[in-house]
Amino acid sequence: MTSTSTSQPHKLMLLDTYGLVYAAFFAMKDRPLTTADGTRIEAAYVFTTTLQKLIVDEAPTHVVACFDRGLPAARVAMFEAYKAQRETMPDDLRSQFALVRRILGVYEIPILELEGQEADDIIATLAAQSEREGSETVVITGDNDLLQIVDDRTTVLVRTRMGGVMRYDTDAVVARFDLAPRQLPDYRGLKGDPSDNLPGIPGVGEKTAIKLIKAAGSLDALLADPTRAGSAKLEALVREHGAVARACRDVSMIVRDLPVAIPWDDARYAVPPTDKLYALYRDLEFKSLLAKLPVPTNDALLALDETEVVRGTYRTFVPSTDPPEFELLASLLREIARGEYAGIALHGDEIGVAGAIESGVTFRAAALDRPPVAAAFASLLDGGVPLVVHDWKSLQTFVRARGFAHAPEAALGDDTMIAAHLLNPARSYTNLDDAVREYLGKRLPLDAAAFADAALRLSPVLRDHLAHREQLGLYRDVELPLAHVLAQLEARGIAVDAHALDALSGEVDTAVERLQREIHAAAGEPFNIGSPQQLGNVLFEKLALPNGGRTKTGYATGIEVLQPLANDHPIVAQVLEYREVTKLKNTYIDVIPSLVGADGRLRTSFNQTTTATGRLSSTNPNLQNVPVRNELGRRIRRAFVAPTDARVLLAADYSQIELRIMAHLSGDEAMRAAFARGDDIHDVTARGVFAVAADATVTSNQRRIAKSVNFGLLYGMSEFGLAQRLGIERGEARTMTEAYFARFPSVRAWIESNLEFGREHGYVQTLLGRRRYMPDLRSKNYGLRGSAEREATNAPMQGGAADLMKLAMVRIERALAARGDDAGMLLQIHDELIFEVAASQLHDVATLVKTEMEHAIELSVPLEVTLKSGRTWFDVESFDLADEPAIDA
DNA sequence: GTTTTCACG
DNA sequence: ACGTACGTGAAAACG
Repeated sequence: MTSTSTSQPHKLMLLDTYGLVYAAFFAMKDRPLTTADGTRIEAAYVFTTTLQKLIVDEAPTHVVACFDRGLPAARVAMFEAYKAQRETMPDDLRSQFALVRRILGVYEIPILELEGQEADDIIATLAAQSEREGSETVVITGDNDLLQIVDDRTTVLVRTRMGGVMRYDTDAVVARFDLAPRQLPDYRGLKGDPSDNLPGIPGVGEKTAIKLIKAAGSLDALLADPTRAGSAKLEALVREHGAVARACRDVSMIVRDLPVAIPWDDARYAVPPTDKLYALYRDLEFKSLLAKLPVPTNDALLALDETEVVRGTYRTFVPSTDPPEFELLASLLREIARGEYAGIALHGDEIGVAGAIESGVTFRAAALDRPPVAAAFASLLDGGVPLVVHDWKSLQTFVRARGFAHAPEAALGDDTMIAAHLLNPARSYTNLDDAVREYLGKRLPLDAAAFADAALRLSPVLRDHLAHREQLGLYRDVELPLAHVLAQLEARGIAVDAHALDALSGEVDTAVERLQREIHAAAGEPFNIGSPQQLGNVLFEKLALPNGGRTKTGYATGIEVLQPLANDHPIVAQVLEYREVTKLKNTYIDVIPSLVGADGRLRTSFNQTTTATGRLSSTNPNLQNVPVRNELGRRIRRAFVAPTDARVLLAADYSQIELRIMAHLSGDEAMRAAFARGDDIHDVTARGVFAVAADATVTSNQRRIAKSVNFGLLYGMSEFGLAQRLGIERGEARTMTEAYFARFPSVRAWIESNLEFGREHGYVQTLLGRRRYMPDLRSKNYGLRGSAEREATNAPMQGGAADLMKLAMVRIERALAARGDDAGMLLQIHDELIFEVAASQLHDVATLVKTEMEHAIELSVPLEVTLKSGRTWFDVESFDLADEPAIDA
């Protein structure tokens, strides 16, 4: 088999394995590492971390590890002394090559070696092939010998002393040596290389070698005419030692035509399975790498046998027109519906149902068109038997699409996707396969009945883990019922006035065209305003405006760069307006109408297993980021409506929920007192930070800064970050932070104790025991650790707010259902809920909503919810329950 | 597919 | 001497 298709260019990474391991070994000479039984591992460890980093940084599609194997006879024939001085490899290093081979095995990186050949020549041969096939190559090596193969498609990375790498493309080689890559063998021939026992010309070092090659053009030209050396002394040296230099050059020439080909198929890189990495790191005692893996959750993981699969006796019903077949399927489903529990899974157009471990049936969804099967399936869903599924919402969406009623909440036994995510919020577990692999240590066959069976097996295992972590309550009372609530929200959708958006689109078109004309005129040429690259060139080169730094690919043109320039040139304000208008048009105005269903309602997906903190997210479309902060944005909200005159939208917002949680968690007396009095918290903060007298007024600027300080606290910000954001001196930020903590001393103590908890336990947690694992709190890397500290500070507050809101949602949905109110929850936007309510019931429903939200969890500070209502999402206006008497319908 | 930008809390 | 505010999702450009 030769290459797979070359239509998509590959990026091939070639490892000079010996070079890398050698370099790792000698870099760690002072700090050998051993496992408990004394095995030396430091070179293998450094090799692994280097490999990981390079794979992440370079993102190769294919990786091949090349090894040296003996000395090439051809090279020794050219120059007898070649590498003759090399000492034999120390045993402590030799033993680590076995480990390196095992590591490469886990990464499934193929090894290439040829008897009597060096890795350099194999690498050069493969790079040449890759280039002929139109692919890009990056070579990782420990020394400069390979730089001669650098060209347009081949880059060489040389490992530096302190673990970094030096990247050599053609320009970098020229910058470093003032020579083209192809001239480097000549250079090495003249200069020599003690590490390979190559003498070169005595007295000729780096500078002279370069000078000689530049003067003569090449070593051959120099030898043909030694007078080109420029001085009598050099000329004599060249005459005397020229032959040696030529021999040194010849052995330095890397061969590019060995009988070897790129094993494209074997070399395709895929992230190794976590379980294999886990076993590897455990055996080699790579503790810091172990800590970075997803949290090991099951002993089964430690003993994972790759061949083990979820097995069972599964029946499959093939499509049939035979009525007795359907009767048989129906009777099986009815039998399972009478059991203690049942697993249900969807797989393509198949449904799997399992009633007991290691048994189940798979049938085509089309069979649901048969009345006996439909009736039996409906009885399975009616709540008589608890169902175990992986993703309850997707089952509900499916049954709704097939014309069945949603299963009742009583039918929801377990959702393994949600349980798995709660145990490890770093992962989404969208596929059942991920959870089965991680928590059962088995592989999952592609069969719907096996899926249902696997979910059944998974559920007690996950519950067991949850119980050990004291998270069963959070799962059973919040997350699981919330899945049911979200299914209802998604089914309801929100009414949208698509015509209003269509009209707005036409209006915006006119504005976009005008702005485009103006911007092109100001630039003096037409260009794509939407291309940050082209825009950067126009603003910062053609118009020579002061630039705001560079990104990887060009000038930064973000709003934080452009806004300060708005007064320097009229084009800047026009670009900002163009950006604002096209963003809203492309993201909302033109997209939303196409997503509205036949019933005039728009349905989003609320994702419960996406975020690291416990928040929900919304996709297809994202209704949690519908604009509000500018005029055009608010006009978009006008298209989200109550569908009839008899109905209104109700919005209920938590006020300062995260700061209240901080007040509660820290127990800070001053902060709690401020909330207890019902004070404006930013005003109180401003008084603390700026020492404003009790009878004096806080200025709007002081309040703005105080607001930033409060946000900064929620985000774990540093003084530097605050200064940066506010555009003030660091010292000034320090003074303000100190004043803040002097006023609210327990806040600082809480931040520190929360971090201490995180460092000790490896996770931080919320009010309801939701965890976020944070191994990097103990990282020695400043940046990683700092980042982890900010996340760890924020997580209890952001996640705690999510806890509160989720609990409130579950209670509100139940209460509304129990009372039979004509009201439905439509959207959740983190600290805000949107309902559609019969106008006649607004007061009652608003009362219920406010009460449930404010008392979801009793904190040591009061919670405050503000209410708004109106005919559209734009028009919602605050109201007070006291002013809004109940209207009898 | 990744990068940049920007919408929201 | 380091590099700095938390959490998301979507669109467009670009390689």
